[in-house]
Amino acid sequence: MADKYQCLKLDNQLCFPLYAVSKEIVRKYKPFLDEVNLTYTQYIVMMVVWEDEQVSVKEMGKKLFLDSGTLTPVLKTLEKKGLIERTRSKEDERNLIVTLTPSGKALKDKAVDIPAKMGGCLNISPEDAMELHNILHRIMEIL
Amino acid sequence: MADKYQCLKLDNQLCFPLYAVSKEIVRKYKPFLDEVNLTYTQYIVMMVVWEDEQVSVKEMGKKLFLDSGTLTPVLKTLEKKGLIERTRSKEDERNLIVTLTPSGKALKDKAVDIPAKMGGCLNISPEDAMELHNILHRIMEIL
DNA sequence: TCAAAATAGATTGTGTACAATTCAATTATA
DNA sequence: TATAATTGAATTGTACACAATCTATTTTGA
Repeated sequence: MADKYQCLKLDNQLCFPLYAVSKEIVRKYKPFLDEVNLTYTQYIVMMVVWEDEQVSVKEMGKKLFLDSGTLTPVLKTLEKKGLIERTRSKEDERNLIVTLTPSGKALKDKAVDIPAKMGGCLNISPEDAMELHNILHRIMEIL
Repeated sequence: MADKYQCLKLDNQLCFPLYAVSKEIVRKYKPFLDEVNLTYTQYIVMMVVWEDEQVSVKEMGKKLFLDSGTLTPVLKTLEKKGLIERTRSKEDERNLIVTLTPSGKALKDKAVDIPAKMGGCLNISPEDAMELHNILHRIMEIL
């Protein structure tokens, strides 16, 4: 008879490899992110601002799946670094609008190499990358 | 001509969906983990002890990809909860050995339902699950 | 129209993660 | 064999993550 605790083994979990791989990849990013003086969280926040130029904290939270408890301190740090500006919306004072400073815009050109460098590091086949991407999107739909 | 910043878009990243899905799944675990009064990190630590009964912090770190800076406080918490015991090895005082208490062993029977409950929540096809599992393992090899 | 509900961020408290350093125990080597 | 190098945990400091609460603003509905 099969071990009834089989399901509690790390190897048989789906969540654990996801958790582990995610952390390890973020760790792999570190040397490249160090060059632009950003943490991974700061990096993905900057990616949103690089794409949109004008984002509220609310919108950013939706895109990154992060709440204000996480974003507020990160945004304050990025503001201190001079990469973004935080201003209240004129139309609705409840909304805080994040915009890019010239310095923040300039950083985009330095950051543009990072994805390629990471790709070189990861070295997985394009088929696997595509397949993984699709599966993750499918899971995200469900969640 | 293609946008040279294309690669900096969140949607085109492989790491970000991994990071997001990983976090969201851990969040999905929460209600089930609350029932056994464990956080996700405490849960995977317990999974190692449930499997091995006798583990050093070093071995546990290798299995979970966590260092002593993370494990020490988690193990102390689990000890306070009465689920594990921490004792120095007689042969080599540098090694801290983690063992299961009766209470910790009893918890295993309550935890045995969690993976199935999570599976019901996730609702991805067995093919996707298998494929994801394989790809993640392949990536972990590379890292 | 004005008090109640809703909304957007900020704050607080707890629990990871991880780099870097420290410390004690063990092993290796000059 | 005494000292240097190594090893395994613990500690320290920084930075998330997130639940819960709080606050200020806007919107609603009696």
